[in-house]
Amino acid sequence: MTGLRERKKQRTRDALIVAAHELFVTQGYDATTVDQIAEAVDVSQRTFFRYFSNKEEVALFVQDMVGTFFYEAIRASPPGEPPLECLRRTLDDIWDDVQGAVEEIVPFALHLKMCQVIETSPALLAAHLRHSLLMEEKLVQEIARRTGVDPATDPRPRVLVAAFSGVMRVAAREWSMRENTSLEVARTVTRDYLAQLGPALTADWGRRN
Amino acid sequence: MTGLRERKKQRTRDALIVAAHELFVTQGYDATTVDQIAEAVDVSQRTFFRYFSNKEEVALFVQDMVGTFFYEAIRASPPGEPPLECLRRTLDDIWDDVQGAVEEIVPFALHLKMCQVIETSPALLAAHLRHSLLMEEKLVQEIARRTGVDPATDPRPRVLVAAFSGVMRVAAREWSMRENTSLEVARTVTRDYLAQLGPALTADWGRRN
DNA sequence: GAGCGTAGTGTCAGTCGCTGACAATTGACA
DNA sequence: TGTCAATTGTCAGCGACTGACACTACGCTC
Repeated sequence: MTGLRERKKQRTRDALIVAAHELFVTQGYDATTVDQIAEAVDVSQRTFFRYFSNKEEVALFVQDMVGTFFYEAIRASPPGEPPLECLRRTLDDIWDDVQGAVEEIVPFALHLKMCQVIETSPALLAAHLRHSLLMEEKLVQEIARRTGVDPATDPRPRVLVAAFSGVMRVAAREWSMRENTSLEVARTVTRDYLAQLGPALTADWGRRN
Repeated sequence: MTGLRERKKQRTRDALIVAAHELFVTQGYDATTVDQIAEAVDVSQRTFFRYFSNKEEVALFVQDMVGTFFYEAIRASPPGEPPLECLRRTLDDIWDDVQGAVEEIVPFALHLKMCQVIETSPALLAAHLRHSLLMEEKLVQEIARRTGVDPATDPRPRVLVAAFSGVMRVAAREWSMRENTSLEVARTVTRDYLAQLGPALTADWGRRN
């Protein structure tokens, strides 16, 4: 299982991710070449592309991990909960575990800075949005399964996930632009934005909150 | 105003768009090179990049036009309407005008096929999502203006637009995969999906619609 | 422990998207 | 008609990415 070969591979992959993150954060995404990343880990460019199918993938690796983490948490949730409530509560529950999972690969502070790079680099943001869309589709299937609804005929799972994800993206963007990008802030921002979903859709907006 | 120079420029730009659409639709986006597009219009590759900053832009040109069209329609809407209702009604109103605007540039049938290409090509889908995000931000500002709310402190404009746009994207995707991609179907699909926004968010989903 | 098969890597050559620089052309306007 | 400025083509070059091939070294068998 843990042959020398396996461990070596894991190590160079992690090293590539960390090196790429550091370069992206300090120089910017576009200004960093794949050659620089490969050189920092002392492998050839060709090897880089054997680990990651493109430059975006190494930048979004951790993000994708977090997404998968959330998805698995939903899967593991007890059934019977109303779907929106399930999404909301699960999200609220896993922050600390997410941090732990991230730190097995990249220092958390580096990940936070990387989030800002993703939001500000056009190419990276585009790729991120597409990855999110793929994850949304998986969430749709899971929500449909849990509620015993057929997503091919009933639009509610897709509509719910689309609305939820849209709000989460807005919250993430808002959060990434604060001075204080701590876990605690992330938790409250997402909570607040989700709480606004109902009020925002109602016909009349009385002034003030 | 309409000098020979202007008209010539307009013509090559339109020719590039049409040629690109035809190539993308028949060969696929990735399989089409910029050289092919330029050659089809008998200009140099360099000239192509003077009209469009990258390959995605020519593919998304019409989509962006439609987005801008919707935005302008919102701007022109009478004030006082509840925000969600304004988005919904405006969308419902402009379908025919959109078709007319599109057909000034590209045959509508070609545009419809192009929509499917966008949904199925990863690179193009990613770029499309990013463009949509930019348009969402403009919508946020406009909704905030109309309701007299400050989007920097009140999250409701962003939340509303995010939810609305998310649902529209899902509807568009669903529509583009139908056999019948007519305007009439588009109108009903978007209407139905938007109508599901409320029910999808409520705590309990009774079986069946 | 020698030797064999194969997974992982480096090198090289080539394609494609995209850009800057410079020269040539051509419409606009006096 | 002649000058100015906008448009275009050509060329050279960078960076992302890929296929092909040869080489190294891990892992497993005998």
